[in-house]
Amino acid sequence: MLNIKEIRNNPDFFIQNLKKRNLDNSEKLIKEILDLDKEYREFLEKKEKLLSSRNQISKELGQNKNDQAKFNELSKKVSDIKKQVQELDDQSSNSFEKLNNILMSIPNIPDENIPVGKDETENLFIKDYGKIVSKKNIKPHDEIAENLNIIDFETAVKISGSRFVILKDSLAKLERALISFMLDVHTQENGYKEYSVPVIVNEDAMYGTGQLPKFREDQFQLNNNQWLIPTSEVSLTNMISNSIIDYEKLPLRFVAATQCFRAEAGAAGKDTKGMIRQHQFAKVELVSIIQPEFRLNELDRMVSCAELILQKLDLPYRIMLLSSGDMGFSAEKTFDLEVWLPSQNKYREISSCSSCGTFQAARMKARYKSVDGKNNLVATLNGSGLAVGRTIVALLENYLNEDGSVSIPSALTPYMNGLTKL
RNA sequence: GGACAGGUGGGUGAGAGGCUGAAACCAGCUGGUUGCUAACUAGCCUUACGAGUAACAUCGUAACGAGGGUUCGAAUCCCUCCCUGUCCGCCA
Repeated sequence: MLNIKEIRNNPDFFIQNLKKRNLDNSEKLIKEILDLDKEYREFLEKKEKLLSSRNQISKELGQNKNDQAKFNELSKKVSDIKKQVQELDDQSSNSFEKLNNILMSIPNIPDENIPVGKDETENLFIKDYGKIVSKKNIKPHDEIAENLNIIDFETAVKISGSRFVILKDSLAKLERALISFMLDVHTQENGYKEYSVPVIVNEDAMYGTGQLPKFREDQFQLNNNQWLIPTSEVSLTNMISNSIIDYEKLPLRFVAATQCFRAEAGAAGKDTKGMIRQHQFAKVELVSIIQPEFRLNELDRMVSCAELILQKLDLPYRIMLLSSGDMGFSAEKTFDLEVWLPSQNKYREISSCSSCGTFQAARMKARYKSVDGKNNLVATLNGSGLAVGRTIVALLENYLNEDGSVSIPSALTPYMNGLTKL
């Protein structure tokens, strides 16, 4: 959530920066915010003054219990105040609610050093890694796995619906191996602490990381007010909501592997074949909580932690710095890691690492105690390390042998019970 | 799921309509004294928002699990919900 005080002090900054995020009506939006804010504070101030006098009179009343005439007079006074307070209270909370709804629906301000652009075509190439070898037999991953009889889309459709998949035998094992492998690398080499977290969260958590209120239709909602997480970023980051962390405890680095759930509304016709875009998929997620001044270094660090997985798996990839128009709602700066998919002859996103600055922390009231004893908002970062489903896709296609089998990269063999091929 | 008991500051824990933003103790912080690795002592020690300030200070309002209600006045009384504990049932 953007800081209302900062908007008050420098509205133009926000107008210009929101334009970078394709919010063309930002002047109107900021004006509306400032008006509501002013209105709210006026109501609030009036109300509090009245409450103050009410409190004082109430005190006097207690001292004048025995003086009937005075008691009645003062009682009447307070009753009058009460009515006015009621009205002002309605007005102020009405303004506040409107203000808050708008603020909660506005995306984060992009970092000043990222490319300004409309969409993904203006993302900036940072680097690539690994050789793309031209191969004779190139097949899409779903065909490869079907030929090996280790994947079953039809049965998944029967029991669940479209965009679900069943992995079988060695491929199911591969998923499990990948999860263990990634968790081991992040906990043993990258300094993250492993968690096993709920995949069902309450509405506050979904607001905290920014899935709500704007992206309701992308989520799976359970009855009550509970939601299936679209990423374990939600569970991990919200662990620190409404808390004040000691300075010396920072940074916190969390990693978790969970199933993730996405409604994929609005993705009709996109990646309908195969397991690139599913309603449910496994993902290993990295989250860092850190003092804001160190957040961009931490982002670079996080990217290299994700890269390490790809390097150990020896998969060709490239890194893109997202343009302002292509970033997620909560992000101020995002690097995408894209893995090479031979069948599509292009790179596809396999990890997205973002700094959210204090944007999420403001929503979830996550603070740290600074050296001089002040409570400041923390910065939050998250990144995939990696999306397991898409890693499977990449392995199937990049490790396909001429006989139709698929080799297992050596980094994974310790996790595959001696199996070296699918 | 049922019955009972609870939910108060960093922790323990009092308070049972106005004297309580909250006793006492512990921890922590700042100083004083003695000296030696501890004792004594004075003070400070929740948060959010608003006003105010160059920044402090200061002032106001609110918060005792959450949300409503009763009352001139609620941590305290009433209702709903959430959570924790214990016992029972069910269950991986």
